[in-house]
Amino acid sequence: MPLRVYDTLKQKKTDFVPIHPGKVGMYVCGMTVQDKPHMGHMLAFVSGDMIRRYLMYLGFDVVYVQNFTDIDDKIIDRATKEGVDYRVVVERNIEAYHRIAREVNILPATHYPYATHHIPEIIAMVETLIAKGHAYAVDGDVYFRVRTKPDYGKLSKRDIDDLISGSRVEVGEKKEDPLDFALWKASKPGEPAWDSPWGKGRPGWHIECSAMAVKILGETVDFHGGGEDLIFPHHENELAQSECATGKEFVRSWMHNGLLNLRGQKMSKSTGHFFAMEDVLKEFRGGVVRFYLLSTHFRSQMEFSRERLENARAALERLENACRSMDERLGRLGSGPSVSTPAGRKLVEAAREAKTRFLEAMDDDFNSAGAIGHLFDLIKTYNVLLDQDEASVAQSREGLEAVWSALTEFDRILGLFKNGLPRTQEDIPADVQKLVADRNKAKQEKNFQLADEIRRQLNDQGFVILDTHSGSTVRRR
RNA sequence: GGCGGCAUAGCCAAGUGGUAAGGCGACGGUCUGCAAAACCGUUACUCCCCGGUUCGAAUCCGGGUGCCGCCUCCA
Repeated sequence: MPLRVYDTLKQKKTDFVPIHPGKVGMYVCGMTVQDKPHMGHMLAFVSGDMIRRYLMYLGFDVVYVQNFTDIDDKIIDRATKEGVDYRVVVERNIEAYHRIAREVNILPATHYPYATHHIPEIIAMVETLIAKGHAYAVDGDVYFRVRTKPDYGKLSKRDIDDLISGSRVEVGEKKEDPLDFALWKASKPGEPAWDSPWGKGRPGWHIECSAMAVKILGETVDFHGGGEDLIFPHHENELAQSECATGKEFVRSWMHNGLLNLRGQKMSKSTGHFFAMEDVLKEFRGGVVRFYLLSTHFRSQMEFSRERLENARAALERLENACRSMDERLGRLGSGPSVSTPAGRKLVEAAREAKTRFLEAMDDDFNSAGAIGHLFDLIKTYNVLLDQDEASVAQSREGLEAVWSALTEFDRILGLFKNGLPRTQEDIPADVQKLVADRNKAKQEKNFQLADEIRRQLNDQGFVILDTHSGSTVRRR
């Protein structure tokens, strides 16, 4: 089955055909780094990462670009307020982004272009647009002449004449038409500025993405993604500029994720209505956050709440427990010959089936939520077989390995675990192991008071006791 | 007002024509010195409402109702 991808512009799913066979160019709009990353950003970046991982899984050579817009009015405002250079604000937030991205296991992008590092490319594109009559300079500003792009509005499905009533002209702007938007803005004294043919200034908001995408990925890119709130005006303008500058189709498939709501309202930096990622991560591991974000289709709008993260944590633990259970049994089997057992054969079949369904779901517009459902089908089959005939499962290395390897593949795509599937062999400190041994002894001697005391002690150190037939083991909480 | 989207069990959530995945929770059970954990089982005769198309619809069409997003800060 071919990979089907929904495109915001065409408003339908189509079979994915790469521009260059075997290769995919993907551009995801990153942050304007005026503030710290929040959960809403993570929805966009984790979705993009999952998509990228799947494309890689399918064997594509993926060039993944995620920009940092490191100059704009809000950044300047923030720096002024703090009395620091704008770069201080920028670097702090970029560093925070990378720290959090590692925590939620987002693969590093192939390129992280910064707007301020591409001023020559931006100026060149603006000059091209002026030369072609799509843009004009006025008193150090340069504006894009929207009326010269007949299909302007095609991405956001807006009618150019309806937009006029809603458009604004800021004081001091000298646009020919209220719809026109800035490609280059003259700077005021004291503001960060770059030399240009139009005098000192800085790039307008949308142009950096056009210039950097074209430079790194070429005039037409396979995928361009970001939050739904970027469709208008950001992506609409990006599209207009790029296509006018190059004369080529800019993007094959636009992919927009639904927005993350908090108490029914969109999370947003400007309103302060958001959960900062660093706070969320104090309470929930990156894997939990990731599981939560991937358990709904990325185009759907999602609601954020502690309860939902707790739900995700419980679900993820179910998966982790099954992994540990398999790992333990595989460990006991050692490297002896595999015995073919009824349960083992069922596991092999179940793993094959789960893999087929998992990939089908992923092929259908990267439906990670559906795929996760099929993953849990496999977990359930494993647990049921274990419950029905433990010996038959435990003797079948073939069956255990089939399931293990299917889960490993799934996680290459989902990226839930930074260090591979959870295993039983954890590094338990010697003093903790000693306490476990002491407690086992106490239990044997029916000294339950001491046993309970040790359990409390271990709990305080962050370990939970797992009592089984074959003695007690311990695990990090 | 214009445009886009959504409505599936207590909660979350897949499913776009063939008779309701999965997760959480709850309840019952297994195990256990107790507990925790873990595991098993049960948990939507039905998919917001009303019509229509069809042998057959959660899925398609028409009309309602409700909710959300965008309409130049935003992932």
